[in-house]
Amino acid sequence: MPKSSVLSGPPLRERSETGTDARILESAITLFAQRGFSEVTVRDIAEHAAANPASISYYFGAKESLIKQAIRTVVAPLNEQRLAALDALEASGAPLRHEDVVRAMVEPTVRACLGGVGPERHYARVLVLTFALRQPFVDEVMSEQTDRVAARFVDALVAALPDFDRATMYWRFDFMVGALIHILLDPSRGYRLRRVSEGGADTSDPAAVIDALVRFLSAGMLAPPGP
Amino acid sequence: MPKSSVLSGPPLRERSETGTDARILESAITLFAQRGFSEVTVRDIAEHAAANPASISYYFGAKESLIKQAIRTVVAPLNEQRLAALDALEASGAPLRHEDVVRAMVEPTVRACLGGVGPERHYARVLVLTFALRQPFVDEVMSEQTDRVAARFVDALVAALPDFDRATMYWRFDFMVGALIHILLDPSRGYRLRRVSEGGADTSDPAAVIDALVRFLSAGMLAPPGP
DNA sequence: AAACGTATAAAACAAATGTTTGAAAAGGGA
DNA sequence: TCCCTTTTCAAACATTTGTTTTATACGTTT
Repeated sequence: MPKSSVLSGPPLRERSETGTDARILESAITLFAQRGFSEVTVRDIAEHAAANPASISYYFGAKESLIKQAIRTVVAPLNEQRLAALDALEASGAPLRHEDVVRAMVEPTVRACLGGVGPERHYARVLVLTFALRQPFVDEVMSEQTDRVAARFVDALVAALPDFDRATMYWRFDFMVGALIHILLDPSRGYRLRRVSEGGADTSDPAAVIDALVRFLSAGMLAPPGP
Repeated sequence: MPKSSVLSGPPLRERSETGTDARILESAITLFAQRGFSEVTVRDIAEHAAANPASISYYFGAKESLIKQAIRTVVAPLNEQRLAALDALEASGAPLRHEDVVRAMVEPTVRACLGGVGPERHYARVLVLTFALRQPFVDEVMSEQTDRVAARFVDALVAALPDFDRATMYWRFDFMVGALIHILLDPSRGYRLRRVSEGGADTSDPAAVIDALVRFLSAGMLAPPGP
């Protein structure tokens, strides 16, 4: 029987880095990102992790908290990287340029999702799943992980473009997130885009994706505000 | 037993506009959009439609084909509206302006999702679900419904901005779709955006959303292309 | 070696799921 | 009215689901 039966805290046991629990979490993330939360069964995860189904309850409790933990594990490192990039910009002392703020958001995400190795490589799909599902318990985790990052980036955008009001920049930050996630969504690396464009565009080169995104979004940020 | 057992064609029976089958389809769309495909059971749908669970198999066959039909019913009318808007632009004889092309994409979508009454009001959520899940049978429907629309819009963008190459415009079209869908995703009408922005921005006014989107995206379309 | 907290395993559990069955009701011409 | 098709419904079906149980092995400490 699990040791600590804390009221809501996730870890029923301390989590290791190489043990069965780590294998379960990694398998869960991979499968969730591939097929969705409800579509993947605990038996699927157990099999993929070469573990017993019971060990999932043993380490993570209910499936819901495994999902929450999976989301945290995917989202947290990317948010760290983005905030670090923003910190670096602000620490330089030079005045903020809006295209650098955009890049601080875009670059870690694209690099992680295209060719990354950690759990954050599944960021785009996991994020879209949480947005699409919007079950309360998922919303909770999302907000806990992402709200402060959004606020910090909007602050930075407003600082870089003082002529625009904060509300406008909130809109545009969300436009940026939408474009960014959507382009990274495709599991087969631009399959849809490539098929539709008959080979004209593909998303296999991270640098090209970053460049295209930053150009487009930076120009959008500069659009004249409404009346 | 159902009349026609066609090999793959969706309608096992002719579909009516007011009968039990119509009620089932509408309930299915509403519930799917709210909670996701796998999260909604056929019993949920039957109860919401005041019908018998068996009538779902009777009219639609397996749950999978009900899902496919739901997607079609939501996506098709919006694509019609967008193509009609594009037709109107081109029929006017005047040279295409890229911001009008953007508007032809954005305006019907926002109006449908914010205050629309038909099945297409669930467009954003259903589309994100299909993108997020990417099960083969869902992919099929999506591609059947959306590929030609994407191609037409990219054509129009290239016609409006001949200095940019087609590949670039494919990228940017996808950025547009991402931003558009993402901003419309929130079920409680900008709840997340409003909470995060402390009241500064909300998505309750369709005209304001359209304006903000068109400005941002049109400016993005004009961004200088890469080297 | 003995004992103890930890980890794994197979099996069992109850609940929920998509789908089918078979019979009853409703409808609509002849 | 009779006959035939179409629709509805309650019940049953076989799986699959998340989770728990119970027992056995493991590893460390005494």
